[in-house]
Amino acid sequence: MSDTPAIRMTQSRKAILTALGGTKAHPTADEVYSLVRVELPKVSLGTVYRNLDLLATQGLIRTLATAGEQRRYDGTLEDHDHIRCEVCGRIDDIELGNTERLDELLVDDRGYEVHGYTLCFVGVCKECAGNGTNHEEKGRGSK
Amino acid sequence: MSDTPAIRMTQSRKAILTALGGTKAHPTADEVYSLVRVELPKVSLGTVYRNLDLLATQGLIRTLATAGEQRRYDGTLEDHDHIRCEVCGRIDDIELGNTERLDELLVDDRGYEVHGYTLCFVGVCKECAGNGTNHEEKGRGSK
DNA sequence: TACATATTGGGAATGATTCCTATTCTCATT
DNA sequence: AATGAGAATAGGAATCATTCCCAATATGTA
Repeated sequence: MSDTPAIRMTQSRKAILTALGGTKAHPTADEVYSLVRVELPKVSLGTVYRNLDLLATQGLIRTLATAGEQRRYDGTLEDHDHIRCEVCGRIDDIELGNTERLDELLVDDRGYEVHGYTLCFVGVCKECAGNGTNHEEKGRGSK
Repeated sequence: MSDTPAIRMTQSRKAILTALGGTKAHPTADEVYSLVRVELPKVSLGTVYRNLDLLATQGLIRTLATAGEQRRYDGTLEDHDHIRCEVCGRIDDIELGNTERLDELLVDDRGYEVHGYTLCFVGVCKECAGNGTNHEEKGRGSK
């Protein structure tokens, strides 16, 4: 139950992996759907959701837990953190100078079995900062 | 346009603040709705949503961006971080030993105007660890 | 090639959240 | 305390993202 059960590499799964691999953005399911439809015009949105879920479970892609409104996916498996624009919702990769383990900062783990952490900076991206008050994302607080 | 416009302190707003202040949990909107209905049986869910949003905008409560499936709210304003159970979705407060500013670790801010960050540990809470494989939350990856 | 079964398309169903509007409540001012 | 103007509310419909269902199809294996 713990080794990878070798999933079938169907056309839609290949196309989804290709789409995610070919972008530096962190697309939502419907953005992936659009990308995949260029190659596979008759793919269904349900299939995209189903496979994004499956591929994430298999560890081939990542689901971003800090997505805000809508779920976003990441084709990059290397450890890295993100920054999210409070205005338009886009997510970019960031680099941290110091790779110390944040896990070790935990004083009281509340009895949890700790698996990892999510670190996401929030701010306003260059485009939105230029546009003044063009609020597309609803005003949900950060931390 | 930048000072606080002094919102009306209506019954529902008072009740929502009281409910959030009286719990150490980080309730979802419908949990707040249940709590508020004890005092105000005829309050509507829409009102609860509207006011949770408003109170967050006013800075009187916090919205948790890392909530996972469903939005959660936090009545505590002091700076602190969270840990989320991957199985049941509950969120607890945690303490970090070292209060250094993570912001300073940012090497490349991708042109963002950085406002802050969200740090949320993920793991399995004591109850769920005891229950074995009782998965209530869908398997969304962490980082 | 043929089979057993995993996967798919398409559309309905669900769940959370937002929107709409006639009615009601707040509060600053009398 | 009464008034009035505008803010807020209840209730339910609408929206949006996501999941579910199932007959038809594609996949990997023998």
